[in-house]
Formats: sequence, structure tokens, C-alpha cells
Amino acid sequence: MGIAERKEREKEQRRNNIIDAAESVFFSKGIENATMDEIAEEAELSKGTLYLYFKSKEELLFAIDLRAMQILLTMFKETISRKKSTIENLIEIGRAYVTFSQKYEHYFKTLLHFEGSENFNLSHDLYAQMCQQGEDPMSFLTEMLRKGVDDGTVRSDIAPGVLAHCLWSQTTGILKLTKTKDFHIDLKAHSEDEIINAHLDIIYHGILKNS
Amino acid sequence: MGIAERKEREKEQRRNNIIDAAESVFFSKGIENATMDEIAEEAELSKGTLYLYFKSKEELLFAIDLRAMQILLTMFKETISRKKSTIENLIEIGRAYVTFSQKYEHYFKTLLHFEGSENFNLSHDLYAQMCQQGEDPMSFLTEMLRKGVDDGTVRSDIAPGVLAHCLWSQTTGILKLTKTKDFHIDLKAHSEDEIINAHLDIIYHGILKNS
DNA sequence: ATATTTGATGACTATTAGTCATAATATACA
DNA sequence: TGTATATTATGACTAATAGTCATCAAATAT
Repeated sequence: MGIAERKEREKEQRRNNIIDAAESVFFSKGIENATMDEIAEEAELSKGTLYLYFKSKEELLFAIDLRAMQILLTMFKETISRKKSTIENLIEIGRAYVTFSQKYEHYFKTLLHFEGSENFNLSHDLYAQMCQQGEDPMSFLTEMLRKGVDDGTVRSDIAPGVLAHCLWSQTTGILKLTKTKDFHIDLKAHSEDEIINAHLDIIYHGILKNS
Repeated sequence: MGIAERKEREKEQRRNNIIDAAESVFFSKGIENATMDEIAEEAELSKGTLYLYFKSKEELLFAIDLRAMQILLTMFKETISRKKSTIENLIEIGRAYVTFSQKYEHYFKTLLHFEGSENFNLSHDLYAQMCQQGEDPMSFLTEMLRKGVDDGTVRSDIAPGVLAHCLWSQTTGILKLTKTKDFHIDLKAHSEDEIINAHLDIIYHGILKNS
């Protein structure tokens, strides 16, 4: 039955159009100030239709979050190289995350919106699926750390999954607070780059084998 | 003129009563779900009156944030001891932050609400004052790091202010994501304590002089 | 050609932050 | 003490917006 498939395709396309419109509005007006009415107008659809495709504003935002994670994972994959040592690759992954937060500032903000938020949990089918298949940034990082433990460059007294969680949270924390670094007076004299390099160096020494 | 002073006192007291009521509502219903009407009812005042004392819901929340910072700073001060080395004291400060996030879970959440949020900036008089006097947790941490640099236990290639910002952001990141650690499958097998200890150990090695 | 299913609409409801004209109370002053 | 002034409190009202649902339109099946 070709009609069912075509309809499926059209549905998927409409869904993506809505996400595109949402991105455009969320990213230009800011997540808080964007309204469903504006998104509907941008998508050239009525508001009711948005709710046929997404349960809520939050769900719609989460669709953007998934796009963000896809992009980040791709960047992680592209940044590593067999010519480099595992530990070098790990630092490169860290740098890729930094680059992502700068190049895709809005996607990064969307990630932040969910990380650690009360709304965030594994109940999202698509996210759970992503993680189960190991096709998410955290799993990728965990694998690289495991490799480092195996080849003896990364400390082995902390489980790779825990290490990954630490590095991820620490780096996210830095990127988040550095974006609004005005929050403390003592930092006025230091550049974002200086702070980020300091951070990467701290965790580099923190995860090394014989440190 | 004693009347003016009494009025000043009464005003201050009413202000504090409102903050108390707000705390009670924010903490029981959650920050998002708390309404100004409920807070007014809890304070036994009309909603309009709240707005005589606070410009907005955010301002009211920020008053709670200041209380949180006071408590945290006090905990920092109480935890350090002249019997311990600087580096030991630094770890104790880290642990105090962890304890704070557990013992005063709601105050911690309030801190998180502001850190890195777009609404947060130095324009808040009270906060700016706090920082200028060095009477805030970050300044305290910075001082301890400076001491560590001076006595040669802490690495000197990163400015104490930057180091403090890193440790603060990293630890906040960990505490935040660990609160919702369900967010990744690989972590199911590990306890919060294990993750936090791993983090503290990583940054310990990261800030040591000759590592 | 008609019936049925699927998809789209936008007026409507409910919720809630913030306002403002009015009222109550306290203070100053004669 | 009694009246004028200043301060403080009130709650009905507005505006904004997320989400709903009865109704309509279009595509598909028969």
C-alpha cells in the first residue's frame, strides 16, 4: 500500500516543518518568550495543528534537543582520529563540546534547558532508544574513556561511566556559567578561552593514570 | 525620631514574612508551580501588597537566593580549620557544598535557578554588595585557593579567581546532573556518593601543584 | 457518487503575573 | 481632640498565553 507510506512521509515532513518553525522562533525570541501562536504562524499552520504533532511546548522543544544531540554526536565522531592517542582524543572531544557550544549556541542552550531539569527523564522514547543504542554523546565519551583505561593512559579506579558523567557535568557546568561569567566580579579580567583552557587542563590532570 | 525607625523595622519584618511565605510555597509546590496568589494567602496579605515589597516573582525568588548564599557561606566558614592543610580545607569546602546541596535541597535548587540563567546579573544591588565585600561563597573559595598557591600546594599557572570559577562551575554541574542522574542508563549501577567522590578526586588531582 | 476516515482550524477556556483606582490606617499638625 | 496628609493595603481587573474541542475540509475507500 503506497498511500500509507506516502502519508507517513508527509506526516514526518510536516513534523519537521513544525520543528523548523519552532527552532526559528525559539532561537530568535528566546525559549521563554516564544509563543505557540508565533510558531504556528511561522509554520503557516493553526495552533491546534501543532498539538496534533506535539503534546506540549516542552515536547516540541525536546525535538530540538534531539537534533542538538545528533549534531554534537556527529562532531564527536568527526573530531577523533586514529593518529592521536586516546588521551589526546579525549581532550579533542572536550574541545568539540566547547566548539559546539559556541558554533551552535542556540542548540547548546536547548541542551542546557533539559540537562538537570525536572522535566527531563528517560521516559522519552526517542531519547531512551538513542541511549540504548549507544548513539548519544555520553555513550561515545564513555567508550573513549574505556579505551583509555584499557591502554593504560586513563585512571582505572573510577568506572568509565562515572568518569564520563563527571567530565560531562563538569564541562557543561563550565560552559554554562562561563556564558554568563559576568556573575562574578573577580572574573572580569579573564577571557572565556582562558577559563575553558584552565578547565580542560584541570580535568586532563584529573583523569590521567599516574597523577 | 523613633517612629521612622520603628516603621523601618516593621517594613523589614513584613518583607521577611513575605520571604518566609514565599519559601514555604516555592519549596512545597516547586518553583514553577508556585503562584503569587498562594504566596499572598500564605503571608495573609493581598497579592497587591507583595508587589509593594518585590518587583516581581523573580525578585522574590532572588531574595531566597540571597538567603541560600548566606547559609552556604556560613557553612564554608565553619568547615575550615587551622589544623588542616590548605588543600585539605579546599576539599572540605567542596564537601560542604555537597552537604549543602543535600541538607538544603530547596535552597540549592534556588541557587541553580539563578546560576547561568539569563535573568542573573550583577545589577542586583544586594548581590553586588555581597561580592564587593568578598562576603560570598566564590570569594571565599578564591581566597583559600590563593592561600594554597602561596604555600605551594596549589598549582600557580592558573589565576586563583579562574580556578575558583572552574571548581565552582564543575561542582555545581556535578551536583545538578547528579540530582537527576537517571538521565543516563550507564549510571543506574552507581550511587550518588560514588559519583561525587569521583568528582572531588578528579578536581583534587587537577589543582595540585606538581601533578 | 457517496460514506468514512484522517487531518486542520480557530474560537474558546483556564491560569496566572502584574496593575491600579479605591479604601483603610497611621501620623502630623492645629 | 479633630482634621488634613501621608503611608500602606486591597482585590477586582487586564493582558498574555498554553492547551482544548466542536466543527469543518480534504483525502481515501467502497
